Amino acid sequence: MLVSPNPQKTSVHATSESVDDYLKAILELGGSEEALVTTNALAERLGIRTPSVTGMLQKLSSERPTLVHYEKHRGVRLAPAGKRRAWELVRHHRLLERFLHDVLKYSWDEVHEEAERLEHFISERFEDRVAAILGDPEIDPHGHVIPHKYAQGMFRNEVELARWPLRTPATITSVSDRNAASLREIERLGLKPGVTVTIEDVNSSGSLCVRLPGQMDVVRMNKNLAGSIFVTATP
Amino acid sequence: MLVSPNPQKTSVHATSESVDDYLKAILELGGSEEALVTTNALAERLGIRTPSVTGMLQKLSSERPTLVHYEKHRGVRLAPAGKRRAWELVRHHRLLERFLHDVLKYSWDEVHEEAERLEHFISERFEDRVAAILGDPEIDPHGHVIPHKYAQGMFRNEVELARWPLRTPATITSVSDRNAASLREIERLGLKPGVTVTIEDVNSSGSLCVRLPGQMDVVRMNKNLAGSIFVTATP
DNA sequence: ACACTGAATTAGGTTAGACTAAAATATTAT
DNA sequence: ATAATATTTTAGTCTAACCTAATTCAGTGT
Ligand SMILES: [Mn+2]
Ligand SMILES: [Mn+2]
Ligand SMILES: [Mn+2]
Ligand SMILES: [Mn+2]
Repeated sequence: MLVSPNPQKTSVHATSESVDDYLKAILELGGSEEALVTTNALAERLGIRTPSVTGMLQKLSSERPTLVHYEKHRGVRLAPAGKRRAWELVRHHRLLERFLHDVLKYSWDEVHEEAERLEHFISERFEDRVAAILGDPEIDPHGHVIPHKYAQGMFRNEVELARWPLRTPATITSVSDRNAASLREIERLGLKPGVTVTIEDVNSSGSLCVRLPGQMDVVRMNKNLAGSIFVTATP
Repeated sequence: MLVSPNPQKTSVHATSESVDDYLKAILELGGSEEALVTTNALAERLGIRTPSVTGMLQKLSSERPTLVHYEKHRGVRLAPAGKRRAWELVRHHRLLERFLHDVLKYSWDEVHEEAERLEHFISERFEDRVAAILGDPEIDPHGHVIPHKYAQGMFRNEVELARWPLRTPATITSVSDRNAASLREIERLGLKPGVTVTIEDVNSSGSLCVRLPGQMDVVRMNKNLAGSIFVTATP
């Protein structure tokens, strides 16, 4: 008996974990302007070598219907099918983070790694049920917007705290989830999304003095940490 | 910068999804006596060809520390490390089924497929937190015993309803989770684990007439369905 | 003891996705 | 405009896990 693959399953998830990772990286590196993403940037982000990236982009861009548009020596951007899958993965990731945090009591520095793995493997049903028991949450534990189902997500207008002007109040919109140690440090300093901060001073090596509302003393943080905190103008 | 793999992660989950599937199949086909499992039986169960099985068994049995003991032309059985991983997968699977059913409101014919996929990818933390919010459940939705963490599981003393003697009350201990359509039929007939049944009659083609307590009429089921219901003597 | 048959293994091939080393191309600096 | 440098691609390998076709082996019946 030949086992014929479930066509539903195949159509829902025709992409491998590896292809998924490329698509999500292209989405995130391309940003809101959907800029061409370079081979180098992808290799760096994915932790693999550039020839592997070139090979994958050639393969992906030669398949029909194609997931990406690739221009040799120039870069790659998502085609419609690739963009759909990438945003779906972002939704899976952020819903999973919310779920792991709220239901399974993970701390906010623990959720990313698990979500990064599971986002590839959950079914549509799992996604829908998790969204339902959470009451269709809008925001993940790090302040990132959870895109709606089947919808293209949006990039928030936010900028690294490291590039915010001095003495101008800013509200934290999100923090990068990619480094657990940074997250623990950020939490220790009381810098959750929603908190308003003012940069008092930047010293020569780039480290910041930041004032929080209703706090006596300012907090100090290095450039690196200030690069993983994102803010907008306080309304 | 070379990315060195997280040693914890590696030691916890050094097995691929494919190897996982072999280990679980060897566990289940070997049964409580840990009988040698044949190449054919594995190929059949896993839906792959026999030469692929031979190749995998040769590879697995030549690695140190070995997951399986393989005797050419005779069969394969689990080595200690393989048995540990296989029981861990069984625990993951059954906990996930319980979780999907109780928390995410999956029906009992929907849980198996999702658990079969996710069992390979959840972390120890996920396993522990799910067990905690469920209150360390003992039994999965199909009546299977959930093994304790790090513990070797047990095979229950149960037998297919299809081989139970006539007119002797039997209590359903579990039902096979591998066929969703059968599960829906079993549910329709009111045959949950815990229910006591008596076989009134077996007709020539092997189909059964089964009486349930406190029910007027008997239910009819074919041989196939009676082979996916497991029972023990009613105390 | 020997032929038959079914099960298992060997031999050789494919695909996905990674790697290194070398070559080609693009960008930047003189 | 040309040379130096950085980026990208090509060429050739490797491993995991599957496949088909051909061969070998083990158990059975005469
Ligand atoms: Mn989805
Ligand atoms: Mn996040
Ligand atoms: Mn585990
Ligand atoms: Mn089950």
